[in-house]
Amino acid sequence: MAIDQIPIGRFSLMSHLSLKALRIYDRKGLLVPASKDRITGYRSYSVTQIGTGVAIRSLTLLGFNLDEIASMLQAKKNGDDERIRQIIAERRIQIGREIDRLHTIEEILQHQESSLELIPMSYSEPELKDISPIRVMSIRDKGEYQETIGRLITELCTVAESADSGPSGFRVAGPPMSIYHDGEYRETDADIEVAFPVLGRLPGDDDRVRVSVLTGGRFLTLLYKGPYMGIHEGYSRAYAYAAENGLSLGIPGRELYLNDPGEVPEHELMTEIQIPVLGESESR
Amino acid sequence: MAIDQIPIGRFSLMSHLSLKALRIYDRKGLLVPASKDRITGYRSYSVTQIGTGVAIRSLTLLGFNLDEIASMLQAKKNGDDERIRQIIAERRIQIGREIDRLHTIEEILQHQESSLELIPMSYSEPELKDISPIRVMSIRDKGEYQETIGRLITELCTVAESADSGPSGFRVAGPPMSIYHDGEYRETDADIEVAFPVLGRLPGDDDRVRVSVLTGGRFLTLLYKGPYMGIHEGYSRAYAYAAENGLSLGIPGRELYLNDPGEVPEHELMTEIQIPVLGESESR
DNA sequence: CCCTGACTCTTCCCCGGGTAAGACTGCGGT
DNA sequence: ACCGCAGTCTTACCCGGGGAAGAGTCAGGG
Repeated sequence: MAIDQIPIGRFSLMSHLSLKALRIYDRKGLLVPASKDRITGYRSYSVTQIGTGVAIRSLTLLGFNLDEIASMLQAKKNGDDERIRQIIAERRIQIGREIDRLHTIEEILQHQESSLELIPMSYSEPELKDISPIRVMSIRDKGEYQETIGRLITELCTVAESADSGPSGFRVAGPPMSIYHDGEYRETDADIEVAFPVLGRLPGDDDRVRVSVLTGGRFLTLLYKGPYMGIHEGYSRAYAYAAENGLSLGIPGRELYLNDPGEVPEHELMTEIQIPVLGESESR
Repeated sequence: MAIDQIPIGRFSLMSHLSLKALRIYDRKGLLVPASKDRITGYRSYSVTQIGTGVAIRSLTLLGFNLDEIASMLQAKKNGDDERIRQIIAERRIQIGREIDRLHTIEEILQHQESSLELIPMSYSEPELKDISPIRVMSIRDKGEYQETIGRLITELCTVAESADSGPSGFRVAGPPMSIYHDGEYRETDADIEVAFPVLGRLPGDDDRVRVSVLTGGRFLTLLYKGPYMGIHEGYSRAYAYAAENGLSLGIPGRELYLNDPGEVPEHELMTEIQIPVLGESESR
């Protein structure tokens, strides 16, 4: 009986998956039709596949990507509940971050009136400073801007706290800072170093944490106040100032986080931007 | 002086826009470099373009798409503040919906334990019913599933309320329902009709609202209880039942919304699914 | 028997970029 | 004058589908 030969359109109605989605799941091996006509290429699904289709539909609605869904289906088949819990936990963290981000955006949009300078912030006049070399403990890694900074700061804090109780005179001596090594701006896979100025000897030996001395010299600095989302405004002001005054700027740029995102609201965050000055041209 | 000839990498650092993004904005005409070397194709930006770059960066971070950003930049140039306010208002509505959706998902994920049947719901046994023709007022439109249903219900309510006070005996006589005319499942551009059962004559003449009689006959019905996101579970159960019992199902399928999403929490929502039965095969 | 309409097939372009590959260019140092 | 590296160019594939186009197929009715 051909009762088990469900064509794609019917299966689409059954599972609430679009034709396009079903063809993609076929190609990716997520949900391969029970049989396929060699000559016409027509797909035929079986009744037992409805369950799989429904599971996939639920999971996509919950925002898992196809790789995660494939892993979960596989784990389910193997009875590996732990793996499933893990993927779900990751998704929950991601959702939490997403909600926070949307709330920040909502707050910003709520306050504005048809101006394109939407993000409420302010910055000081750019200023040239001679900055001395600073001794720091740091971790360098690659990843997404915001997420990587947060992660590395947390990691450094852990190390710093465990070291703080030692008799070695170790002490954190300044606000956290980050250093951007890329020669261009990148949102993902950015080459970022997070550093804490320190005094004394660092006990323990975490091979990710490195103690070094940051190069001093002449920097163009600017104090930015506002949500971190708007930090690019500060950079553009600094670079515009440099262009006006014939300064040529280099890398790596640095940011000092002067207050704690956990303590003050987003729009009160203060960040000092420091960009190394390569030279001053006379022209102008 | 070549001070105004900013190469793409430098401009990327200034505006916090990635190289790829800058090239895309060039191609789409959003931010075209001030000049371009005919021979090498090298892009050169001017200092005055930093402001535009920063505006685009802010707007993308706030989640506007490139078309919206182009409109806003254009409107800004023309001093059309009203247009900007309008686009922002739309974005705020979109953000609100997005936040709601994420909260629903978060709530669902919170409750589960490594099962793939993530969405908490229940459904009655499928049942065959002979349903009489029903006189309804309805609007038919195309669009995204959830959004279209919500919109059409709102629209019908407005018409119904203004008619309710008339002396024509007009009365809404049942829960709202929707009718899916597509022969396959579609998430967007779905062909949806929303209907209210009515008694009496409908005064006024809204050319979008139509009074008609829904075909009666034999239907396979199933009562689904749970968040609307999981409604596909109900459909799959109904179709699976049909396959087991040799029923062949047709279109259009219908849904009756037995309680109000504004009054009860998502997981208490009750929906009756009705799918027309074309025939019963003896085989089995 | 064929016709027609409904269904299905594949391929290609779109979103908003990220990533990689391969080629070319500009500049600084010898 | 040449080398090498850093910067830039284009092309093309990836996500997770939506939409359209053009061609092939199936089944029912005359």
